[in-house]
Amino acid sequence: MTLDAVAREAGVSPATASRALNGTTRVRDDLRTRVRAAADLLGYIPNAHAQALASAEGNRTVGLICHDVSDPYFAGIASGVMRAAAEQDLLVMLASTFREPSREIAYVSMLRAQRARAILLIGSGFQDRAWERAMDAELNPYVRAGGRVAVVSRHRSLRVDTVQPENRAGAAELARALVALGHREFAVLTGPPELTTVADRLAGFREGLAGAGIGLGRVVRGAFTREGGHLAALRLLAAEGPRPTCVFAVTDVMAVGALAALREAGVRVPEDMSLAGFDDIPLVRELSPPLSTVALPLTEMGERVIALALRAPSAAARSRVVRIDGEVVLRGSTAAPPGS
Amino acid sequence: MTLDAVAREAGVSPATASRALNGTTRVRDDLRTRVRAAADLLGYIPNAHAQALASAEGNRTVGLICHDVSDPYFAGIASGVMRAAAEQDLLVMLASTFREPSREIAYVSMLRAQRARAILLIGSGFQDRAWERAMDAELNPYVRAGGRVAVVSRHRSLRVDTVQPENRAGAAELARALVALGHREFAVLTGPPELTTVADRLAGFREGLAGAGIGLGRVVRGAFTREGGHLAALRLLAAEGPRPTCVFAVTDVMAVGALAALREAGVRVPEDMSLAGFDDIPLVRELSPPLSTVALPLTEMGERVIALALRAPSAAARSRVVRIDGEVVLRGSTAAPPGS
DNA sequence: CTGAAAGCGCTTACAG
DNA sequence: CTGAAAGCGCTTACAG
Repeated sequence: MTLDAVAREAGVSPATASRALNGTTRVRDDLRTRVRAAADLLGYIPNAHAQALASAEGNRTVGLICHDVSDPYFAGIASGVMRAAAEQDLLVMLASTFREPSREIAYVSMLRAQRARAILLIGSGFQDRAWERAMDAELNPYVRAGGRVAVVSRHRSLRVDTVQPENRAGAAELARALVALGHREFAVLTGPPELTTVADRLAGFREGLAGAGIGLGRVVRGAFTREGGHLAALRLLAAEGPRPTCVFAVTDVMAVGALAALREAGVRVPEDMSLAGFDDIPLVRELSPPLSTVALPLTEMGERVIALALRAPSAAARSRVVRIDGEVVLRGSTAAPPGS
Repeated sequence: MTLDAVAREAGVSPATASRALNGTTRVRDDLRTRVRAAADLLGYIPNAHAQALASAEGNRTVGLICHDVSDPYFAGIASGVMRAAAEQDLLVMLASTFREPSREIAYVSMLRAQRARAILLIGSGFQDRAWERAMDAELNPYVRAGGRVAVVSRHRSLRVDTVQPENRAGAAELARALVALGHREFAVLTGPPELTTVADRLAGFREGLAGAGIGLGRVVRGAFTREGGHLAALRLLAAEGPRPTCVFAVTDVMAVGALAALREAGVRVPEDMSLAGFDDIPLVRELSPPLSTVALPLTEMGERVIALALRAPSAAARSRVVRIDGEVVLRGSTAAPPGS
């Protein structure tokens, strides 16, 4: 079914049929009605590709690139993006990079080919010069050609609109709250240091402790996954020397793994050791004990980032930054240190 | 950057440039090299819309419609789809219907407009004549026009390729395992009865119990969400009469809510009451106690459904069905009934 | 193997 | 308000 067929059926020109269907220009009422009826009758569905090609408007798709949809953190943000997109009749093309930088760049390229109206990059970037250069090389021409880009949790790359969780401040505040609980001996379970999010949270936590004259303690690195947290916690327990009374995992996903590891090792949380995460993904409330964490409004962040991208570019070519405060929420997984 | 510009730069015709870039036809080596170089130089990215319009091949996008990406069940399946799609350089357009039937139909229509190569429908359909008719009206022309459709957990609608979890058999087997544990008094927390998945699991569970001469017990209906399970469990506890010794929630997501409700009410699981779910979403392993359930290979199901859609249509116009067995896995949330 | 030309299905100045 | 025509950026028979 093409527009031409509809036009013929309605006895008008294709131009009129187009205008009647899109409501762009005034069309005589009876013609409009006839065209609509013809379209219905024929089950006409406009070819979005032809529309995108012919019109200046661009098409109604938005690209969303994240590391992994099955990670609750990204799922939460993606959900916010989808909700907002649905309200504006936008279709979302979702790509999972599975944490491969090269795949991320490939996706941006595909999204450019699709002439996506906007590209959303979710999740910490890689602090890697080569990658940054390649990414800029993709994004810059896209933006110059009128594409819109917005990111979550990603600084330095490009000057694009950004939703930036206050990772540093949040981690610092968490540290202070933990110190207030009485802890003095800490350890941190961290992810790949080249991720800016990791660096920020680590720095913030260090900063918060430093305010009380306390050092960071042992830092164990693991993958940015449940398994990574599990393994890191095991390594921590296996280490020589006195055990910390409190462990901070830089993401809830890692904290979940850590909690399991502690349980397996017979370490009671919080009696023997306190544990806290970051993000407040929904599942941490279901754990026993429920996890203390720094809560981020994930769905809202998704809504914000797409809003940012879709809003007219700021007059000044400066990029906008929406800062998102994390809220420390202490739950059952943290308590005063043993013997206090 | 258009193909024409590349062709000019390389000093060949657009036709040759196209062929050189796509490798469809033999092109003299030196020309191919020149075209490639020109494309690189200019940062050429083909316009996917123009390609889709001009070529018979159709475009490289696949539509995936689910109820809610932030639900771990769908996230798991979606993840499998994305992984498989990535391997074939396909882009996935993901839509969340947020459980609104009309939105689902609207999305199919948008996906048709995009001329998506395939449309994947994930999750139980609605047993609603009007909706089914409308859906068929969208899908039929799409399929006739060469579109491919495959679904997960959805029978009756259309004759399309299907990945069908053995809900009924799985629930029945779970019932038997629970009976073997010693339970005689059951209750079920169920979702909207118009969802086929609910009906099947309920029927299977009933069937399994019937084999031991046991009745289904109280059936409490709730929304298909964590909150729905929470509320349903509360309602169950508030009900008159003797309490069941074992509760089956038709999905893990509901079971998670139920577990929280039981905990809040001071009902110990499994000492006072056993609890089991269905699906084996990743988080249930993290709970204390970890949830007994019927495990479904979610990621694999995602891979299967896209494979089904992409495979050449079966010669016989019959639709193919891939049956997925659920595996009963008993974990800490189920035990012998109290006083046994 | 290569190029000129038609065509994919729409939109949108440009006349009228 | 309406229509004829050009054009969006590609692909692909059709000749050569």
